[in-house]
Amino acid sequence: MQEYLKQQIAGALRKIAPELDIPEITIQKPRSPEHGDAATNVALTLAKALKQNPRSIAEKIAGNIDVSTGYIKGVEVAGPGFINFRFAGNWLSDKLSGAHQAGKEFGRGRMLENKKIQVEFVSANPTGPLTVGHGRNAVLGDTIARVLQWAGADVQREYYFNNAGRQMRVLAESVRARYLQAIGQEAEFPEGGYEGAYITDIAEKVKEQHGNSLLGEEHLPVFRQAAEEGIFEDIRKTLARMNIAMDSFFNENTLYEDGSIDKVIATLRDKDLIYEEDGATWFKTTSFGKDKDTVLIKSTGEPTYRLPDIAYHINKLERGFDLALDIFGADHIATYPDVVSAVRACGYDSDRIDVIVYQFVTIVKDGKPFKMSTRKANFVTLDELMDEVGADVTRFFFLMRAPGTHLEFDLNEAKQAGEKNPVFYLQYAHARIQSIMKKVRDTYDFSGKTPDFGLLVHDSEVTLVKRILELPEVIQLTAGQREPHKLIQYLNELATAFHKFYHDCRILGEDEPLALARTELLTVTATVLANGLGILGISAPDKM
RNA sequence: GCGCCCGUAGCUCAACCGGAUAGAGCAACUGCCUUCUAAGCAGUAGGUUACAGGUUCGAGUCCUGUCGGGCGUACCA
Repeated sequence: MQEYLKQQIAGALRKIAPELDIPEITIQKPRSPEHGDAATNVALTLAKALKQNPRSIAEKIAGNIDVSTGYIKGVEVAGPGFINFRFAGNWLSDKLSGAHQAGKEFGRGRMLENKKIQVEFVSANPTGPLTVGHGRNAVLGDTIARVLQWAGADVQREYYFNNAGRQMRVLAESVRARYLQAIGQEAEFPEGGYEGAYITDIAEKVKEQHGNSLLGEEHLPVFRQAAEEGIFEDIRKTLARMNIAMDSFFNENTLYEDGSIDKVIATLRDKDLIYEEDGATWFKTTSFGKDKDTVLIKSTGEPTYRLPDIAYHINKLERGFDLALDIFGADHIATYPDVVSAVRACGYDSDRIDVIVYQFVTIVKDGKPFKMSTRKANFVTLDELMDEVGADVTRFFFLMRAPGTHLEFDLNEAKQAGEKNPVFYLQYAHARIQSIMKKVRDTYDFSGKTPDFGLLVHDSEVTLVKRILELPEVIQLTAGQREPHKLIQYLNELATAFHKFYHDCRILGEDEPLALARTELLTVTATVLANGLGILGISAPDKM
């Protein structure tokens, strides 16, 4: 429809001002329904070039729009020079039939067809259970992956982790200390060790398996491995509970084993971007506009996390992804430019890397900000949150707001917020429709009959139809901007349109043709709700 | 100090890369269930978009400065 309107306007412009280059014509959906179904501001943007007042340009364009095809019902000039279009009923019913026939596939797009996209998210090291702090990352990543799939992309979900490093050593030492305590030995708990109760649980398991046989310090790897396995098992369970399934787990260690870390250093050295100072190896980030150079290998010989990060992103590109998306918290924002510079310096197309930065969730407990620390066991886990409010509300909560805004989460109100969470508004609409469907099936026999959507002329019906038809566009928009809250907003509007319809129009008791048209209208509505909720990873219940 | 993000109704947040009268939910107030689920519908109230300038037909949105918050600015991840 947009294309059709653009052609019409371009045609009109050629008649009015043949010598003019046709500009980019933007069509937008007016905020207020009084302004029609679509509008353009071309007259305003052309006012200067044509040296005429926008209003009269608009009048001329409007006068040259062909309304005889039957898809456009009205063309008006309004305000300072907007041109508003109204769609005709037969256009709506044609499109609705299309949506009806598309069935469960309605809304799928081809924008990203044949694109291989990787979304990397969660990527928490296995040092403890996933907390509500990880929740926003996990849910955003998974939902963006889902919407990209709906836009036609071939998507892989990857979880990147590091099981070597200092963190893991401290973790192993913490487990060992608990183990020694459990078998009655004196053991000093390591400084800065992990204090959580889950450490003791892991130690208990090690004790069950190995008894008292792990006294010596040389057994530390056993504790490390037990911790990693136990914690990863929990993480996977938590993710599964949230409706998230990773396609692959990528161990940072791979990058050391296959030599890609060394290769990065060698390549950057060839480009004269590496130097040694104070026993450390530095990357000349100043030549990319930073005010300081960056250490890649510490004087201890241990690389900083930035180095494997670079190698990892090169690895992604070598695996052939058209796009590698990272989901990052605000704390990682500073490293991203370094990675991009290095990847580009190594001769790769860094445009294929993109990052989504979300702002931190501020946890509020008892009216005060609550600082979480995995080490100090000061945290609220996602499992605890889901115990309280369930997986649907948990997902919805993290998706409701734009990733770029700070999000405040009041734990004391979490449950209460759960009970009146707007997610129920959407789910209720779906359940309500299913309930009607059941009654309709008991009352009418529509088998083999085709609905005549032209019968849907009530205001509430027309509004609902228009909403339904927006789904494909909203999915494209959400996928393009990677902002799931736009889909939520749309589903809210759709649900509102449905509830209004429910209030104004009935099915039971109506003549069969109208009842049939309305029933099938609701079939499509339910499909849109289910598809939308599906993209959000939230259930669409038949009963509530 | 410097860099990035943010500041919109009492609260939590929208506003489709500059468009028309800045919108929802929660909280408050008023109506609507003998009829397909009242987890709903209809209505009232709530705003100098932190502040001050600038750019233009037009600014919550863009540029400059100020104030306030978050995160970076580590040979931590």
